[in-house]
Amino acid sequence: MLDATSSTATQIRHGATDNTGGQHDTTDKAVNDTASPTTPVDDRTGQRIVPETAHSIARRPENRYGNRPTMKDVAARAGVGLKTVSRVVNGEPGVTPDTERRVQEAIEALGFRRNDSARVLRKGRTASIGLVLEDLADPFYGPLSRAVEEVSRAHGSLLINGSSAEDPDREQELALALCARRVDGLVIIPAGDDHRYLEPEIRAGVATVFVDRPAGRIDADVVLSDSFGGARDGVAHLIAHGHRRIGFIGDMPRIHTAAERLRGYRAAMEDAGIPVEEGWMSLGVTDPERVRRAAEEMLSGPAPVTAVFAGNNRVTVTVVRVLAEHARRVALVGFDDFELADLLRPGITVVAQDPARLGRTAAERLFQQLDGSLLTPERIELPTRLIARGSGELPPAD
Amino acid sequence: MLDATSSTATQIRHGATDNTGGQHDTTDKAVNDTASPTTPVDDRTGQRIVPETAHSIARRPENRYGNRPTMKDVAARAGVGLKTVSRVVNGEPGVTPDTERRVQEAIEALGFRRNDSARVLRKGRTASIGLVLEDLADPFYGPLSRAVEEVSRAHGSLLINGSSAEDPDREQELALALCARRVDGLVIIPAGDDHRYLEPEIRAGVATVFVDRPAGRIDADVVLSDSFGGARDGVAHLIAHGHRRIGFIGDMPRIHTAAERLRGYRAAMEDAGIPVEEGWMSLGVTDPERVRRAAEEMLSGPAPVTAVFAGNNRVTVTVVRVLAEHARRVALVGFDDFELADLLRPGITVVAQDPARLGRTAAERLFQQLDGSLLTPERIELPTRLIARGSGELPPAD
DNA sequence: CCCGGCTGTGACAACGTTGTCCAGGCTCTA
DNA sequence: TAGAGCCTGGACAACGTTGTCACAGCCGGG
Repeated sequence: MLDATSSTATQIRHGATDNTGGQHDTTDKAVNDTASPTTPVDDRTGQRIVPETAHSIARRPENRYGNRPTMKDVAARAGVGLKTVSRVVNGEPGVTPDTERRVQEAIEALGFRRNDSARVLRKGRTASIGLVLEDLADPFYGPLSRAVEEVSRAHGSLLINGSSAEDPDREQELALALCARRVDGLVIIPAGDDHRYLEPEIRAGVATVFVDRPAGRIDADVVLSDSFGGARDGVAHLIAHGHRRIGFIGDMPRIHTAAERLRGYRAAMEDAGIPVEEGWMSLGVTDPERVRRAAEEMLSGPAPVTAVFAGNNRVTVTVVRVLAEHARRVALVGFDDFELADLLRPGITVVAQDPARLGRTAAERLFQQLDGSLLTPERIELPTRLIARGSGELPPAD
Repeated sequence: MLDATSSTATQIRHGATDNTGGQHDTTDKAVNDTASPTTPVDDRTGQRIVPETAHSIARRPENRYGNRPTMKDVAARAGVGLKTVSRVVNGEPGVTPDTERRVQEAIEALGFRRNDSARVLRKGRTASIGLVLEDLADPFYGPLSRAVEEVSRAHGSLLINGSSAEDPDREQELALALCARRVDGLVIIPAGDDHRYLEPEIRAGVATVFVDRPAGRIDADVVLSDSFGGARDGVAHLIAHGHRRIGFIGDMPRIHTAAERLRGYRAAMEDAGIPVEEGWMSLGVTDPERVRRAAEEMLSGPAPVTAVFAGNNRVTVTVVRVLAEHARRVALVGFDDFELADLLRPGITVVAQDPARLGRTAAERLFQQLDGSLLTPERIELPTRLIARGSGELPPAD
């Protein structure tokens, strides 16, 4: 089976130009080549005698990448003008049905496809937007990017995306590469905290929306979840169930969302009049191993915490693992929902964001910018939702 | 609870400063316009830049369609030739340090960024590849697309991607749109089963690799998981633990992977000499509700199944939910691993694919095609791995 | 009969970049 | 000091498309 498919490969790849289309192509090219009388052609006339330049070799059909028919080729084959082909391809009015048919046939026969690079160059707009996120594989960003893609698609745009891996330099590199591609707009989940590098781009008309975390040192549209309020509610939920010694495990406070969630934790504790002890908080841990150590630490000692608030889904999952091995029952509320949270025993109580809505809102805002219907940058905060599933309702076990 | 936050998004207007709007916008432009065509340099430098946000500048009508400095502008400002700027921008040799410095300063001052559309048009290669997948939000495709992105990045390419939503027409539309953008290559997770529409593109030099499912009716590189073998092993695992009445719930058999897994199921049963009853198989169900009904059906009746083999991760998750509500303990093996499968009680035994490796392999093969180092299309099958976690080792409960 | 407008078509110039090739100015050697 | 050769810089033509404009033919109304 494998051999059979392999053997036909070369025929399909390279063989097809020999008999049918090949003659036509070369004839057309020859006509085209000699048909520019305006230039004072010394090298042109000598072309047959002079040894090949790199250029002429590069122009040989078999060596040229993208040796594709152009509108000129289609026009020649259909016996019409270049612009008429353009009109047909773009569905512009003012072409006789008969002419249109001839052009369509030529397009079909040559396998022509419009070169959008050239089109972009001419028209200015690329009908594509860029998405810079942290990690394509993070389940939180899946729905978010899909939402962006859907809105994008609805506006006839393609989506180019890349991951910054939480590295500010890489974020910048990516964003600027996208700008060089002349994307119409950018949706960015920031890794860094200084985005002044985007100022020339924004000034040049690149629509820009930041999601999940705010932009740094520039004025721009931002779409966020209410991290502060969500965390405060989640911690208050634990307090309402009788907990007083509550731990907090979160990401580096230089990340805005992490800082906000920490602030929410502190606010809830303060509202309840509970002084926070230093050992209850673990900041800046991300990798599972360190989260594990941090959790075990605050669960041991003379006055261990009876509940944990986890700052994001990765932390939550690790804490769930630690608690599963733990004798005493410890309450848990996590920020971010995750699949199967309801299937665990107990189900995991979470403060849920709506990543799809984040993405949708950001993308819609982007296209509003492009419409010109948006005048002032705004900061939009989407609400979070507390989903009680059991783990957050466990009473304190002293 | 949470009514206040959950009803609407909180919108906070961010400090967008001046309202000195549009009047002198147009005046500035008028000056600029009349002076620029012949000698564009000095008035640019002399122009006073009033403190304004990047946004208010971008909103000016003449900037709306992205008017940006070009190499020509940079050249004029630096007092050098066009090509010299090009050399500096591309790091080509043959420019005096002093000249280079002048050019760099001009670039900085004007906020110039090379227009890659024009570059692409000229050079032929776009340094971007397209990824057509089924659903960006599906956790299975997260690691896959990240792997593709990483390889792509290592080769200096950007990744453009879109979701086909399992719709062949949309797949085709997307793939061809990407070709019109002149991506250098395509990684496709096929939704349809006829890809002859890609023949002109492949012939024109677009590298193409299919992942997860084979290409239809064309000869192309394919990277797959060993669905047949994996399913056979998984079902054999259940048989080895004493099961004979084993159910199978999978996707539509028109999807290649689904058909292969069904075939694996049948093979394992046949190897064990167990005749398969019609009611044990449920094909073509995807949405949770129908999976649920199918599962409940085969778990009821006079001779219910004692074990279920689930054809993909979405099915597995739904079956887990059904079994959780079920009195009798039913064994389960699922195709595809998923996060937290180990945390459930019992842990879910799965036949794991390696989506990241699928993506990486496909992307590497793509760039090999682009190097010219690949001549013949191949079909690569990656092995699966059975991970026993408990649910697949439950004995039959009759 | 002419005139003005309308319709279908095509020639041509941009869009911003890079490859090619040539022109000066320089250094180095005889 | 002149010729050869190198280094730097710039003019120009592509790349494939679309916007502008002009032109030819045709119509109906005066």
